[in-house]
Amino acid sequence: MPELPEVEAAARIARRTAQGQVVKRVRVLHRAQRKGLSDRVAGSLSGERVGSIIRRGKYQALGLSSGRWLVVHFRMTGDWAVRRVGDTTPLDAHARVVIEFANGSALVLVDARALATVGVVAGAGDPFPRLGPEANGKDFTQAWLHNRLTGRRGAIKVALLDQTVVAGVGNIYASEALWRARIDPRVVASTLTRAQVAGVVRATKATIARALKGGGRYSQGTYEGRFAVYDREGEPCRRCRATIVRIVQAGRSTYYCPRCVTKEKRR
DNA sequence: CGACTCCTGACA
DNA sequence: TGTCAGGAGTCG
Repeated sequence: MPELPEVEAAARIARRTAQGQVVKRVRVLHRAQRKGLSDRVAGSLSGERVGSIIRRGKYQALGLSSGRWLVVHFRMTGDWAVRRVGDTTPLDAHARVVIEFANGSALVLVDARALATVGVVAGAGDPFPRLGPEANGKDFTQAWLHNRLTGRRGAIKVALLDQTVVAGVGNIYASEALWRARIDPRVVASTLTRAQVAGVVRATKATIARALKGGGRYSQGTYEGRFAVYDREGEPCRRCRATIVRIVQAGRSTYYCPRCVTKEKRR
């Protein structure tokens, strides 16, 4: 469940389960996760006490008493599940990593596609790659975004997916935010007016805030009518009833309302 | 910049 | 059987 609101919801589960707990054992069940978490590294986690658990963009990091970080990224289909160590019911078929704690609880990385990444990094370094400001944070401003879009020849939609531009926006909320801002996703990023850039920032924050409020669980189609445009090709725009269009940008689906963005151009 | 890759499951 | 999927690192 990958975008900022969903990862935040997952981080809360991780905090509730793991914070303050001592790791008894970490089991890596899929070879894909062994790239970042070899058996040797996984073994070194035994005895670590989990301190703070932070989220940055779509990353989570569990602070360890040795000073290291256990960094997790869900990618497409990762999520946390919680269970008891002694539980004899079968483990989820997609369980990839099991973190067992001394108190008998366990945090399970469940990930159908096994694309999630798990790794341990030294405490000295930044646990995260170069991420831009949080999509719902005060540092994500019109000035910042305008600066980062300067000279960008690609489309605004693709720019929003660049985590060094803004952290936490994924393919769904990128389309949703641009619909809210009435910006054509195909527009070259550097050509947006200052007002349009401000609108994108506002719309992104509103979109993320709304999802956070809903508990960040879009896979279950929580909020009324799911999304405004995402996965609604051929259906009527909730604002103007025009037909939602799907295009492909940088290999990813983009959805938008052609009429809403035309109105914006005429302003 | 785009193309390709890592994996598996769902669906046409 | 083939195509597509909510992500991002790497490569040309």
